[in-house]
Amino acid sequence: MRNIDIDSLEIFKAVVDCGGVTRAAVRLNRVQSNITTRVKNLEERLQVSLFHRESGKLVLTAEGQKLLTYAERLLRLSAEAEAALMSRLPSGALRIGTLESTAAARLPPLLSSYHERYPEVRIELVTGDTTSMIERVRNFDVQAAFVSEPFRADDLETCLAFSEELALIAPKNVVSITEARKLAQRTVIAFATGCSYRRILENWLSASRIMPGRVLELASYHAITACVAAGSGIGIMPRSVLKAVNAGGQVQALPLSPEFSQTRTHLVWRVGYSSLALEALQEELRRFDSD
Amino acid sequence: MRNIDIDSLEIFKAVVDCGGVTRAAVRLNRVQSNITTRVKNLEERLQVSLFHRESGKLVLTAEGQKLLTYAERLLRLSAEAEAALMSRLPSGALRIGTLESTAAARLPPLLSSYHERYPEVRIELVTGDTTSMIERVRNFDVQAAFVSEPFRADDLETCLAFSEELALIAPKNVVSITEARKLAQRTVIAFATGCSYRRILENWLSASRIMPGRVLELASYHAITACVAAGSGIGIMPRSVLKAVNAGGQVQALPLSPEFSQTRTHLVWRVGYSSLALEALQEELRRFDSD
DNA sequence: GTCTATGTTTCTCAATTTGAGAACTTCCCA
DNA sequence: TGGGAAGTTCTCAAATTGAGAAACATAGAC
Repeated sequence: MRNIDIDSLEIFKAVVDCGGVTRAAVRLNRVQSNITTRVKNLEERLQVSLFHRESGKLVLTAEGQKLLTYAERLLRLSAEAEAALMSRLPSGALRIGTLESTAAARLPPLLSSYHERYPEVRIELVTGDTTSMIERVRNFDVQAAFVSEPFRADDLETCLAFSEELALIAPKNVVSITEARKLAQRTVIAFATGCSYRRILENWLSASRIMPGRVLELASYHAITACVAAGSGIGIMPRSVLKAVNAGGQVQALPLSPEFSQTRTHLVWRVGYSSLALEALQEELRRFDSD
Repeated sequence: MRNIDIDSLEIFKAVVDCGGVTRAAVRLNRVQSNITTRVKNLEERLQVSLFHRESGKLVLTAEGQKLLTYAERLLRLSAEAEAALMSRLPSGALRIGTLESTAAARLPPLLSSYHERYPEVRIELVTGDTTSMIERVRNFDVQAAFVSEPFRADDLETCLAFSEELALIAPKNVVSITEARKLAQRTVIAFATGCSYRRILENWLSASRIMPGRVLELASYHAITACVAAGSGIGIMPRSVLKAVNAGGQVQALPLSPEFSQTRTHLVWRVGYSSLALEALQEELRRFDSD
């Protein structure tokens, strides 16, 4: 026993509270001798006397008083720790990865409702693309992540979170897909390489036999809309994001054929890795789904 | 072990910090097997898994993360408790009894200097008369008390704190002791019966063969001066208090013969009952004495 | 005074917990 | 395919803990 042990403190406190070894023993379901001994050991351990022993009475010393306040704090804290860990209610930190798009368009209402239900959970968001998120899940850097099809994650568990409809984003003055194709030959504006949407955009381009002149990599949907609005090129994004970033007035959305436009966002996590907070998040997703 | 024990938490934290059982063992001067076992026991105890065990690596689970923050707080707190108790520096609460007069005239500079030197000590003052203070010391209600001669306290340790010169307090218009004696036949204004100064005053009255008409018992020196100033009777108080309550303009002090006027204030405490904070107070008294 | 009720402390012994060391297992990497 | 690094399991000895009996102390009651 290198550190003070909490049991000793509990015994000590019981003696103080009950004003005696015997009653403390009753309260703690221990034997008197045990109480006496533990208190003496504690005194020896700390090299102070905690009680004045006079005429069969135990009265706290100044040192004892000092220890008592610590003992109470430690007991409270340890009880709290134990309760937090053993309780079947979510608490602690929930660190999840997410795509920019999901964070922008989908998470606000979800997380707000989640927070209301489980205020004990502190949520941390990490944004990034699908590929890097899957890596982070594997590395235990995040407990789960929202990622978008297509992705490979045979070793992870997944559940469907949201269905998205992707649209081409083009400057206002572009009126047809044909015209958009032409623009794409000049510049494509997209997230970094790991982004699923960008991969879809590239698939569409290649199906249309277009080789983009250059790719402008940006890090936020606001930046992308701004560049597209400025006529720099075309981009791709879910309609839900387009709505969320309020970009309808600046750019226009051109429909893609369903084979390209339909994509789904999943929540993924390590097999067997589940925490109460995470389970609650899945539950919350189902709740939103059924609405 | 009914409560979580801090050693287990220390081991747990070391494993997290060092990222492995082996290094944790080195850090704590324990054997690896011990670390492994304690962590497993802890997990069993709390009925959660704290680490993901995969390919010889230990990675914190969400529950583990939750425990970690508690573990850190508990370790800090217990270390602080131990340090506070074992340190040779005064800290905690120092509860001392004092006479009104001492509190008014002597303690302010003493305690202010004490506080500056030992900011960790929280001082609590209880005021009352000599008799009740001695009782409180005996009952461990206060750790020590300032009391005034004469008092009986064979079972207590004492040290001289202050020397006081008592003076009769009379209304401004009373010019001689004789006149004061006359006034005393009407009314004597004093603290409650336990007060040493009152006893001295009574001794003086009885030596002067005066039987006071009535005794007006008040609880503060300000009240006493006010009554005396109003001509209600005479009182007694140390000159130091007279100065401290700034009563010079309202009443006048008449000298008593030395056998009555000289009295001393002592600090008393239970034999063998000494705390660092109390020792420091005695030290502080000596320091003031030699100034 | 002596007795009794109520406490605390001491002592001994058995049960439990802890720690060391060696053997065993895994996985990674050259 | 054979080390090396890391974690786990096993066994045994040592330390700690808890129960119970007995000794010891004190304050009232008679």
